[in-house]
Amino acid sequence: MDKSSPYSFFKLSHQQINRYFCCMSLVKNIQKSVIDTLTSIYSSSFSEKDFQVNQTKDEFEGDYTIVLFSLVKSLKSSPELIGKQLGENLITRYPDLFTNYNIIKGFLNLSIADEYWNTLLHQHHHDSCFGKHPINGKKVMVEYSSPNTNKPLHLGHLRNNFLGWSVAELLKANGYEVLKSCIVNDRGIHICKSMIAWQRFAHGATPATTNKKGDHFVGDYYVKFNDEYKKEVKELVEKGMNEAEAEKNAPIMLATQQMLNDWEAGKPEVIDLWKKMNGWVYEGFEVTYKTIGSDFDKTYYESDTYLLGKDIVQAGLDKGIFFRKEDGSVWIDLTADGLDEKLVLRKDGTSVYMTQDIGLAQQKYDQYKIDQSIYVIGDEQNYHMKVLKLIAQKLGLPYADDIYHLSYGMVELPTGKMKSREGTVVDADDLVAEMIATAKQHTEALGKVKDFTSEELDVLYKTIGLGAMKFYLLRVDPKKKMIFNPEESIDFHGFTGPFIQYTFARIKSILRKEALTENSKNESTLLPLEKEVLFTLEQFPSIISEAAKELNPSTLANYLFSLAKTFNSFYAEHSIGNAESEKKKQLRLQISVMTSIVLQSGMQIMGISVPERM
RNA sequence: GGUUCGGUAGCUCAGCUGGAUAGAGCAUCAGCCUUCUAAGCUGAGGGUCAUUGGUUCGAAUCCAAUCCGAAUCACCA
Repeated sequence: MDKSSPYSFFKLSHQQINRYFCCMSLVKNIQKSVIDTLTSIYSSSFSEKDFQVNQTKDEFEGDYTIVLFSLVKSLKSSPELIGKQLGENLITRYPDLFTNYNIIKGFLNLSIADEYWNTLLHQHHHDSCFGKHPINGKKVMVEYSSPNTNKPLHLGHLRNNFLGWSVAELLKANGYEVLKSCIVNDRGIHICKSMIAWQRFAHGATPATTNKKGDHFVGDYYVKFNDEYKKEVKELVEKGMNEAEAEKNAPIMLATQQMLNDWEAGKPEVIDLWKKMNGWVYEGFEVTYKTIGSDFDKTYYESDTYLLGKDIVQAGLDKGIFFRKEDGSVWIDLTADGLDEKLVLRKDGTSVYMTQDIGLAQQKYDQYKIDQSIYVIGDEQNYHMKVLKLIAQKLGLPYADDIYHLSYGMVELPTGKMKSREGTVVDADDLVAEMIATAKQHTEALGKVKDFTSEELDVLYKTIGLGAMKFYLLRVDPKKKMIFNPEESIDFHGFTGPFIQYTFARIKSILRKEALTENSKNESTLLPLEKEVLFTLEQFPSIISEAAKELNPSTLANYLFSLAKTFNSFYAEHSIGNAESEKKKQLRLQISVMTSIVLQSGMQIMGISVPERM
């Protein structure tokens, strides 16, 4: 796997840094004031690396904590003394930021002034751009989805699609121009397999005549091929052939190989069949993509790109980076880098996967002059992507360092990997349909939306069902493999999409009844739960940039859950409509509005919409 | 065998650039709807953070070794 950090493309220009300071996060503010204060007390220079700023634990008083131990050595003083001097000075120097401090062991706990929270709320409660960062002029391509045109999408594709889409949105929110791309694997021996099977067994059937979704229709013939192939191999083995020979010489396999040759030679009837069957698959994919909300700015087809990269190989040969073996095949020796020798051109001169990928990377760069190229591909291809980047670097290609493999773990079943041969693949369309049906069932049982039209209900079921599914797949760290148990349906309670959607709908319900009339700054003394919501809201911009830096939507999912949970506690404890005073009511309405905006924009980045009512 | 990734509550996962008594959700148990949506809220039980050693004021987090699991090392893509 590519271990280099995606951080490199987060370098900010001078101007952007200035803009950034205008809306500096609270933690950054605290760091800066501590640095300035330490510098003036001890007259030497400090940086944010000299101490840690943590959230204060619940059992202590305060909001943020400075860990003092790391300062003890260099200042040759006790933590208590440093804490006292620092705390005293911070309060006198920044009365708008800090109101109180206490020291327990080596921890300086600071209380943030209500003034700070009131200002935050005043400035941002209606700010639909809160959390978004200014345009930075960088262009990123995110390649994701990459389906094969011989079978329908499955659960693994869903994780890929949601991840890719969400990462693109995260980058946009951080000021990048993003191009979403998709490479369709539309040619090759596996495609010919379904073609052969259709030719032999379909008797002219089509998706239309069988009333089947095109991708599933074609996928069935892919399965049919494998059944037939197995049967033929078994027969040959029974006739005394050894297994390896039988696998090579099964008539249906020979026919398939012949078909691939014909395809490459451009034989018209093969090309026509290929176009027809791929067309069916694309029709099916389009339905699925539309439902799950995947879209692309640029689609590449392997049938167009599979010949690319040969000129780059030739250039590499000329430079002596590649070498030719006696049989004519071309290789690169990566043993010095701890890897193996890698083939880049077959002995017959045709290109391999690696060659095509280099060619495609070049094409992307030539076409769009992108600053960063992110590949959302499963971790089974870590080695391939590592080699790809290394080869590009050795060739000195300008985009080499900007290749980043966003490697994600497989989705496994409790019984292990999904295997198409054993029929344990969770089909994407089936799962989506099931989720929507479950959403319907839950909603009907609760009986809250009886006045909805049937169109509105359909939209709502889709919103909730897809919301649950997307959240479920995005809430886990992408790098890690995850386990999906199809026996237990995806939950609608707790750490889930519907929980957050529900929180949003509740807020909207209040806002339909109670008007936010006052937009002036509220000078209230804040109750603990009011402050806790504001405390969480304040972190949203930092979370957005952190999630983008790590290319990790699960950071956002965790944040949104904790925000919703905090708001729900606040909601259960304090009445908004019947607040103690008009001032409190307006304050709480502002908090509610801001929470709803943050929930909505955060969920939007995850590709999940939030309903006004549910 | 080489390389890479992972092992935290019964289950699914956070926390991992070292900081206070390791957190959520689900499941289990006990409470809360005649006032804003109970898809909610409050509380309880549940842990030798795989094991062993090291680094230090302090380790789930860093280092080393071991055990277990996974991926990969194709003239497939």
